[in-house]
Amino acid sequence: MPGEPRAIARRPLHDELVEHLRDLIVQGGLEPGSKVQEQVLCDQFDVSRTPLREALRSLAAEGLVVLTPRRGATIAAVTRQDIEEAFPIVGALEALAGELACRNISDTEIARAAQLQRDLVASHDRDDLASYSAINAQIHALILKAADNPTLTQQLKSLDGRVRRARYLVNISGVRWAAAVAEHELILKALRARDGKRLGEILKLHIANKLTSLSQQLRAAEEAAEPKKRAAG
Amino acid sequence: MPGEPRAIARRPLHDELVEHLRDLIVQGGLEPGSKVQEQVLCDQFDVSRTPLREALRSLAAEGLVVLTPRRGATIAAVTRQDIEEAFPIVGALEALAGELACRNISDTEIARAAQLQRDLVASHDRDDLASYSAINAQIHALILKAADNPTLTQQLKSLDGRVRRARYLVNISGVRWAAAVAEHELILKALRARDGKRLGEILKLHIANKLTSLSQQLRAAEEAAEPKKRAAG
DNA sequence: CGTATGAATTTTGTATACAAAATACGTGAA
DNA sequence: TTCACGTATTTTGTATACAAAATTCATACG
Repeated sequence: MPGEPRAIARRPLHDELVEHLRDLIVQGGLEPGSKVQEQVLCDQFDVSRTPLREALRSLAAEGLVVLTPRRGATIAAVTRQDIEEAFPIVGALEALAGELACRNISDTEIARAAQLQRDLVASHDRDDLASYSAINAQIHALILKAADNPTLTQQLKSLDGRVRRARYLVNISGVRWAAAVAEHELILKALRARDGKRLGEILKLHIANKLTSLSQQLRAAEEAAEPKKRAAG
Repeated sequence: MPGEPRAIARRPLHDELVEHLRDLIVQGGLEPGSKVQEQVLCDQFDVSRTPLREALRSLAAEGLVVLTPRRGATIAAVTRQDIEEAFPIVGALEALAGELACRNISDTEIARAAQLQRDLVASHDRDDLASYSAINAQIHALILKAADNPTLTQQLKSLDGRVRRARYLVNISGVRWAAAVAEHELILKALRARDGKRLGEILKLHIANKLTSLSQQLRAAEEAAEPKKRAAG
């Protein structure tokens, strides 16, 4: 009896669809706020409506799609308000992850975090944003893994899409980037000290700062795009 | 043009199914860990597999059902581990709700909270657990509403089912109940002072304490049920 | 007696078909 | 023109049908 013989069989269509569609939505391939007709997506992916509808239900649970009865699906908008709602939640959950991580994390994992921190600084120094983002994600993943709470992991994953969408709207500013690197030094320090409370606070602040920067840029972009109710008369 | 003319039309079957099944699962009508055959539920609710499968997908997103490809659906188990994972998350989110609520809450809402607190004490005094639970839920709902963050509300709602399932496993202990009432006094006090940080801390502790009590009872129940690996030789 | 093999059955995954609701469109009246 | 109304078309909701995988069961072999 081979306990877990999975990962061999091909995955169902609806699961593949979830991933494809998620990527599409996160990367802006589907216009936020736009209505999506089931048949259109069916033609595009060459599947029938049954698995597609199941996929849409999953994405709706993640908040990437909004399902209105008898009126179909729309791609969730990425308004400043949405982002300002989501980030504090992510902050609270990452803070919790930090607290829990300090209880369990091994010396090996801390060493790994230190290495990632060095890589992070290097990426910043050579202005390599793609590499920076990847390493940044790895550090947060490492903390989340050390927290050893699958429910928390799942919860953060379901928010991840919404957060990542925000990234595709504006690019990180130079000052914010530098500040983020500095904050990551504090994160590593708290992790080394296994100071859960402190790590939690820093992570919460780290994400709050990220939001502040993002929010400013979004507000600026909004006003640049539509100064309609301003000095028009 | 009536802006929002909805709520008149009958809801789709899959939505109704989600609610029915959620209630069933939360209240233990479906054995945790048991396999559920689609056809069985279809016969029971007299619907076809299409809407049922969509409902199962929604419930899977809430963590009440586990979907394994090509192997069907099982009712999520309610292990002590699951509960110990979920409660800290709820604690972190309720703490955030408390912080946010203090920024916005009106005098009227605080007065309402004070009234609910009086009702809560009264329920406890006359040993009316059902009433107590209802009022307790109202207080937390009031805070959540004052937090004015729909995304947070949605997130907590999706965790609510898992938390409520735990309630059906064991009954609150007398000492814990008294302590909970006392903690609620502190919650009201922080709310009155609009001290977000403090309210957040209290709520987090409040839920952590709830978990401690629950966890103890569950551990006791486990050992009573199966003392298999203990003094057997 | 236990184990392995393979057919029969069950169960899931997907496609298609049909009904009902929503939307789009066109016509006519004020 | 603009609004109202009725019809045609599109789109969603649900049921059913069929294919593929998993499970069950019987049988043969060691």
